[in-house]
Amino acid sequence: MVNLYSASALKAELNAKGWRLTPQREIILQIFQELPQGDHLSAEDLHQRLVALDQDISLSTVYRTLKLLARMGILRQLELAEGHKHYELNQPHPYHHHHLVCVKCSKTIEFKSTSILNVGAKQAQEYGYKLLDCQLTIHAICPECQRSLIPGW
Amino acid sequence: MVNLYSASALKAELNAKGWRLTPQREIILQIFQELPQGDHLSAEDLHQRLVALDQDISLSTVYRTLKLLARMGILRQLELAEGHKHYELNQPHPYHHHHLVCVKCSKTIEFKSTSILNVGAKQAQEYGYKLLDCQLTIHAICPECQRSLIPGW
DNA sequence: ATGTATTTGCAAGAGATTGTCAATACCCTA
DNA sequence: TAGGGTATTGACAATCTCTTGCAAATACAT
Repeated sequence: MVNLYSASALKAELNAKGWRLTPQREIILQIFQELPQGDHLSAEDLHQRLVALDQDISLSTVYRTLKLLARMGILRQLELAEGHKHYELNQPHPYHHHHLVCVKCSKTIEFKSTSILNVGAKQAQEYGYKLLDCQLTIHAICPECQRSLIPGW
Repeated sequence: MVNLYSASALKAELNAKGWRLTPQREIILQIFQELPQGDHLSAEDLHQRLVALDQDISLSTVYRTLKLLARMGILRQLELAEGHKHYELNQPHPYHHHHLVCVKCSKTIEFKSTSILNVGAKQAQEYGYKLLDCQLTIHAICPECQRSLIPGW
């Protein structure tokens, strides 16, 4: 796993905006950096990992940190399943990827596309927006769920 | 506004799955069809419009109907602002579009791209998924918000 | 017209996320 | 490198969106 942000790089980015580097923020970023390619965590997932590591970080701080890092463009916020968000490192090409999600069972497949990245960058630039993340999300029904006929569906 | 789904077409689609056409569902679909291009509603927005029209439809039914229509591929579920989803008609090419969203103020710009639609269709097909919707969401910071220095940001 | 399964409305509930506030701890400056 | 101003944390309450259980109402196939 590539270490995109060292603690000092994170500190520099935070301080530039009048914010501070705390042990909590450092640990949370580190956890995401050690995550296997394509893995993503919900706030609850992350909190449980922290507990397992004997890191006593409150759930509030977890939520606050996730939001902060996402707004900084360091994490990306994913809407893969119903009910809660997932987060993963926002990596540049060629690690940048998109998601194909089954709306029934939430099974997710990742795929890459440089053309999409280009479209996103171009659009943002055209309107003077500062790009943070661009993600194509495909909502679909997976082969298994197409076969199953669950009532209520 | 093009009337993509007549009441009878909606009824046919519902009945094919053992579901029923109710006045509530018909009115809700109609509201989306009469919405100006690019407009989208949250559950709460929709409910207030119904109240304004003297249509006494409960908020529960609004939520249930939105979910149903989205799962049928008639509506698309958008994640544009924090905290709640928005819905709009899921229209085909050339009305199909994507969103550039400011993560600070939620200001949203729409744009079209046929190449993205192609990427989405291709990916879904490759894995045998039945495509419902594909949307590129670009998270960025708009020019105004780049200038303003709101504390906490 | 009738039977039955679906749907609705209401109220209660679930679960994710945020707000409050005192205590703590970064980080800048002297 | 000590001190002070201010961002941040943790605990917990509150909020907010969305879901669900249940009884009554109602599509729709026959």
